[in-house]
Amino acid sequence: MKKTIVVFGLFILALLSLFQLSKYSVVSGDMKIENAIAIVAIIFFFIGVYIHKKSFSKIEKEPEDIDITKIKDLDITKREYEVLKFISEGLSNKEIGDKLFVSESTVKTHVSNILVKLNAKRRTQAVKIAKQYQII
Amino acid sequence: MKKTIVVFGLFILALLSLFQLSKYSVVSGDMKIENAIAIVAIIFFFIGVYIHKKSFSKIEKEPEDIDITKIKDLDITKREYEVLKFISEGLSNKEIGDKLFVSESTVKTHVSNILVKLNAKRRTQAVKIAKQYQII
DNA sequence: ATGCTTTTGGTACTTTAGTATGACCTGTTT
DNA sequence: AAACAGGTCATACTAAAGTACCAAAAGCAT
Repeated sequence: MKKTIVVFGLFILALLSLFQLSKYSVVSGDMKIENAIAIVAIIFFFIGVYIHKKSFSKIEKEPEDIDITKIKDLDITKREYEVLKFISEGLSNKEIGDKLFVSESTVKTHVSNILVKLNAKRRTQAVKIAKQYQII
Repeated sequence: MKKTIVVFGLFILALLSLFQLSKYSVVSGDMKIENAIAIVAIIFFFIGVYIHKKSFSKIEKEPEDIDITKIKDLDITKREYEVLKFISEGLSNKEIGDKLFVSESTVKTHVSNILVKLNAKRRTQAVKIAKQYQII
C-alpha cells in the first residue's frame, strides 16, 4: 500500500518533469511537437501497464490465502490441520505418521475427528470440502 | 487473439488522430502545449491499463481451463476421466458406479488404470497430481 | 471382416481406511 | 485440586480401496 503511494508520487514527478522538458524543447525549437507527444504517450502507456500490474497482483493473491477464521469455527486443532494438509497431499495414514513422528493409530484418530468436523464420509471428500472452505 | 489485433489497430488510429489534433491546436493557438501533452498522457495511461487488463485476464483464465493435451498424453480415456472427476468430488467407488450406471467392479478397474497412468498410489494422490497437471 | 481400444464385469485377494472404545499423559483453566 | 482440552496410542472390528487376472461385448478404423 505504501509502495503504491511512493510509486504514484514518482509518476507525478515524472509527469511534471516531462511538462518542463517538453515546454523547453518546443521553445528552443530543437524537438518537434509530435516527438514530444509520442514520448509522453509511450511513457504513460507503460505507466498504465505497470500500475495495473501492481494492483492486479494483489487481487490475484487474495483467493490463495486461507480462511483461518473458518478453521477455528470448525474447531479444527493445529495437529488435525497438519494431518488435513498431508491428506490433501495424497499421503496415507502411515506416511503421515512417519512425517509427524506419531503412530498410524494417532493419525487415524485425527483423521476420524477431521471427517466429523468437516462432515465428510471419506478423506477425498474432506479435501474437497476443505478446499471449498478455503482452509487448505 | 483477433480481438487484440483489432484493439491495437484502433489504438494506432487514435494515436494518429491525436497527432493531427494536437498539431492543429498548436498551430491555431487555441490550446496550450501542456494541455495537449496532458491529454495524451492520460489517454495512453488508460490505454496501458486496458491493454494489460486484457492480456492479464487471459493469463488468469489459463489455470482454470483444463489441459486436454495432457490428458491425451497420459492416455486417459473419456470414461477414466469421468471417474477421475468424481474421485476429486470425494465420491466412493460405489457412488461413482451409481452415477455412471455401472458396477463397482468396473469403477475399480478404471480407478486402478487411473492410478497407473497418473503414477499415483492412492486416489487422494491421484487428485493432487491431476490438479498439478491441470487436467481437473 | 479383422484387429484394435475401450468399456464392462467378475472372482479372489491384500491393503488402507475408518469406527468404536478405552486409556494415559500434559498443559490450561476454574 | 479438579475439570478440561489436546495429543498420544492400542485393540478389535467393519468397510472401502486397490491389485491381479481373466473374459466378453461394443465401437472404431484399416
